[in-house]
Amino acid sequence: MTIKDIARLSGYSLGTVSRVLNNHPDVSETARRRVLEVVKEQGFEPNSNARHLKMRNPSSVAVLVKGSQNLLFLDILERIQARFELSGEEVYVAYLDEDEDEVKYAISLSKQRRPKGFLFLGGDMEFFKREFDQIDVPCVLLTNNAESLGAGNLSSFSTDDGTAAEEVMDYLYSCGHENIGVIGGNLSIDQISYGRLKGVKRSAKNHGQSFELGKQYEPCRFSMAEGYEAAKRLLERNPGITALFALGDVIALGAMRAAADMGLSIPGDISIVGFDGTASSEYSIPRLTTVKQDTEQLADRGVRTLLQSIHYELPTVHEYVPYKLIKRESVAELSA
Amino acid sequence: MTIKDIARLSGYSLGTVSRVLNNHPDVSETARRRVLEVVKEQGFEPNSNARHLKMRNPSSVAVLVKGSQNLLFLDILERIQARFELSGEEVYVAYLDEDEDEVKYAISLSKQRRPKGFLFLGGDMEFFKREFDQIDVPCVLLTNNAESLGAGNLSSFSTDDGTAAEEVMDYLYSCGHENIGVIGGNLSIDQISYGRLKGVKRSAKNHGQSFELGKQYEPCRFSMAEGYEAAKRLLERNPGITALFALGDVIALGAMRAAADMGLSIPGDISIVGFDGTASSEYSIPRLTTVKQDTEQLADRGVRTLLQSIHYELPTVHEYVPYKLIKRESVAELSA
DNA sequence: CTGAAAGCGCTTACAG
DNA sequence: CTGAAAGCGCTTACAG
Repeated sequence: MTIKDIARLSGYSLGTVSRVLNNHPDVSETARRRVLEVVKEQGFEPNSNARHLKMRNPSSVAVLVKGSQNLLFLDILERIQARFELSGEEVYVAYLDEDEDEVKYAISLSKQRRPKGFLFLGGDMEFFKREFDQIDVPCVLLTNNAESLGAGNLSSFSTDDGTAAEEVMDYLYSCGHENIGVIGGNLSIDQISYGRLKGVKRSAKNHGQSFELGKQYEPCRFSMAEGYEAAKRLLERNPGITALFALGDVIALGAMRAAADMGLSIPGDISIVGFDGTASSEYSIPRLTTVKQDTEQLADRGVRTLLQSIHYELPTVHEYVPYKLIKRESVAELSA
Repeated sequence: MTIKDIARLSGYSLGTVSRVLNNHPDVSETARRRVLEVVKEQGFEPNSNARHLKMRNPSSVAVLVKGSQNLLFLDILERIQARFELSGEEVYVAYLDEDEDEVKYAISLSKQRRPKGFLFLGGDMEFFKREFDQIDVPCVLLTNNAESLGAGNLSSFSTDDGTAAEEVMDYLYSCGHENIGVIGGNLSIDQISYGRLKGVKRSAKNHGQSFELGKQYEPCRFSMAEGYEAAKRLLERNPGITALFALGDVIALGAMRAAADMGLSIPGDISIVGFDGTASSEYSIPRLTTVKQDTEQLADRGVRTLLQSIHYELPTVHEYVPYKLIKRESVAELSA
């Protein structure tokens, strides 16, 4: 069943059928009705390969989600889709693996589907540095700051990770904690954890405290299992730690379990703080104190900016979206 | 940059370039080397639209994941991908919304890409009844039993939800609980919750206990937020409940929080059981007693069966995969 | 408003 | 082993 069959069945030509299918204005009402009728009764669906092969002009907007297991992104994505729908934009979303090269993927997609723009949900600056210059449509990166890249077609909205992490540490110090452990991420400058770690060190310095990577930091990937192991390793290596700052909620959840298994009560014996503000942090026992990233604003401003730069010539922007340290039940004040 | 440019640059013809790109055996080593060299230096990537437009013969296998937030599916998917990779099969995976029509999607994909087979991760039997007959390649459905559909090209592997639920209830009764509440899902016969609810009723009957939907059941979707609300509603309506069986782990996690907020200790004042056996159930505080679905077997047998029915003419199978009631910390024995 | 025709970038018999 | 040519199912100027 092709457009040709529809043409034959409806008594119109190939061209007319195509025009009806694409909502071109210059088709008679009679023709439109008749063609649609046949299309419906045959359950016809145009072949998108042929369509994209011909169409030189851009169609939809593409959203690239980095890490299909990342709950934070899934939250943001939901709202992004609603937003685009409101604007009547067609959206193509692809879920990439956590380590996949999103820029390479975008380049390839550019050739196949010619999207009007890209919205990156998370990204590795390493990849952007390497070949983002091969992409020429407007783009927006969410949750990472892309200012240093200096690309003319890439805006970004993110949380000020450094300041947020600093605030977490300030809070912990103000509660009387001094030996604070940090877990999660790694030391690579291109990774999201890098900025958070910088904030940690800044706060330590401001409080005249030392922060020694070797004694107080343990890297790990973003999962409960790895958070569990990392917390355990760090706590065993440095039993004097009274508070743990996990650079992600899932890591924090794993850490809470590790502490419990070591016979430590939370927050009685050890305080724990997360990062992200996902649903799990709200329902855990005890409720997790965490940095809530503003997913609504991230989504809204990301979508608005992308749409605007598709339609007008605009300078790129790189802005922080407000975050909020939500104090819940997993942190205790240390009595002096 | 098209295959034509590569032909010109390499000094070979269009056909030869295409054959190199598709690993056809009848190409001289010299030609292959030269073409690949040009392809590489130009960073050329063939246009997949044109490719799929031409190729009449099926290519990859398609995996349709129902609900991109469902952690159970994400677990299974990971292993499925590894399995297919081992067999050298190309996989195309699509994430659908929880309420999207996976069968419609498969039909459309059939026309565009002609996959050799489909692997459905979750599904709504309602949609299968409606138009699965339009799909003619081999298919496998995971986590739902499709036997009643009687399709000649659809096998299924699932957990015996009814028996598992029955075992949960038996266990709860054996611990001395009598007023047991159940939350999650809905009463639709096409939904996964239906079978579990049947097991619940069976167990009640076997124990000479009554199970009144109105008093002991509260429907809800599969999320922590809804689990929280449902648990609260049910517990308020029927304060005598001593154990809660949540038809999904995420629901159970929400329910645990609700109980805690009502001042109930777990399992001291109320016991809670989940279903699925996702990672979160292992790391929660207290650890959640739950039915672990065998994601490994589900994935392995699903992949194997699909591959076999692609290559040979085989009768369809509908089998249960063993589950396991994992007794952890969220259930207490009631002293008589 | 409608039709005939060219062409999008590939693959694959068919000759040689 | 290689090339010339047909054709996959569409869209879109170009005429009329």
